[in-house]
Amino acid sequence: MNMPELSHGGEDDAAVNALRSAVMRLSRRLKHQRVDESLSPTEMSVLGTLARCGSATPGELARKEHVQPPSMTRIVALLEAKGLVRLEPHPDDRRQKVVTQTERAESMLEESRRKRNAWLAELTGELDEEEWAALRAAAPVLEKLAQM
Amino acid sequence: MNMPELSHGGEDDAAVNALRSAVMRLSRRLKHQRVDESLSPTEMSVLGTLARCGSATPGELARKEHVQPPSMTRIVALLEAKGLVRLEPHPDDRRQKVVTQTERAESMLEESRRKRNAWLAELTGELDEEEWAALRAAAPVLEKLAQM
DNA sequence: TATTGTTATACTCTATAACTATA
DNA sequence: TATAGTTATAGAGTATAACAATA
Repeated sequence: MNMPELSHGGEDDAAVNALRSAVMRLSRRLKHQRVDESLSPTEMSVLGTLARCGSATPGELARKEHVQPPSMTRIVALLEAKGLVRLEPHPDDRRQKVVTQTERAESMLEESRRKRNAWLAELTGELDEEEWAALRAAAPVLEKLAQM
Repeated sequence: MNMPELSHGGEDDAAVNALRSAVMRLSRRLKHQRVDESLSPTEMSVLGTLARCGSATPGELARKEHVQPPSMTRIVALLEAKGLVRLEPHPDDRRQKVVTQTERAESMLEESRRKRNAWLAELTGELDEEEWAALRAAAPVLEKLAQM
């Protein structure tokens, strides 16, 4: 029996608060762990989206990143200039274009992921076994939350 | 086999990776839950720091927020114009100033905290008991990580 | 001389409005 | 007409360089 849809109980407010503040502060620290200083957060995010989706049109990317179309035009142009994406004509609609990531982008993303994970692993290495187990158990739940 | 004090094991890399990506995505969503659209993330952060530390000089704030001194000059001026901080002369050093938050800032921060918590509580309310227990157990560990 | 904070100025990222080409 | 993308332009936020006042 799990309560309507809202909160779990009164004393859980503290847990929610702790969770929120920890997530915000951790994310700030993670954000500074950039691989390539010349890549903005949105550029990184676009590459991540392309890595998941394979390819997309500028319009789709703008909607996914919650950015206006003209901003995406600029971002895609910068990524193309850096050799990280390729632009091709859309097969069915000559107004659209198709953006695809290059191999260079793939290896760069992989290095980025490695660096950030290494930093986080260094931190988690200083936790005791019980704390680490709690984190491991929570990771999938956090992922679920993030995509809800 | 290397591992001095570092990571826990090979398969834990996946957990670290999941943790990192979940934290980043959750934080992006939390960031959009702003109380006052007229307050930038850094302004919010400065108010948060003042709430914790009581008061600070512009230089201290710049170092804590990882922002250059001229940027903090501007931020503090904006906060003062909005009636959220007060500037006073430093008692011992006439070069420095002391920045303190006003009561208006306190109540605004409280409202902000409430809003974000409500949003997060709505999400966590859809978790089952086991998932929620995992999160509750991990919250203090995440806090510890964030301040390491 | 070194340090704290400020002013002047430029750069980056994003937005809105107006335009072009295609559907 | 409606839609995809672009160009032109403006605004917010931060940085660097040069400067003022105080230590």
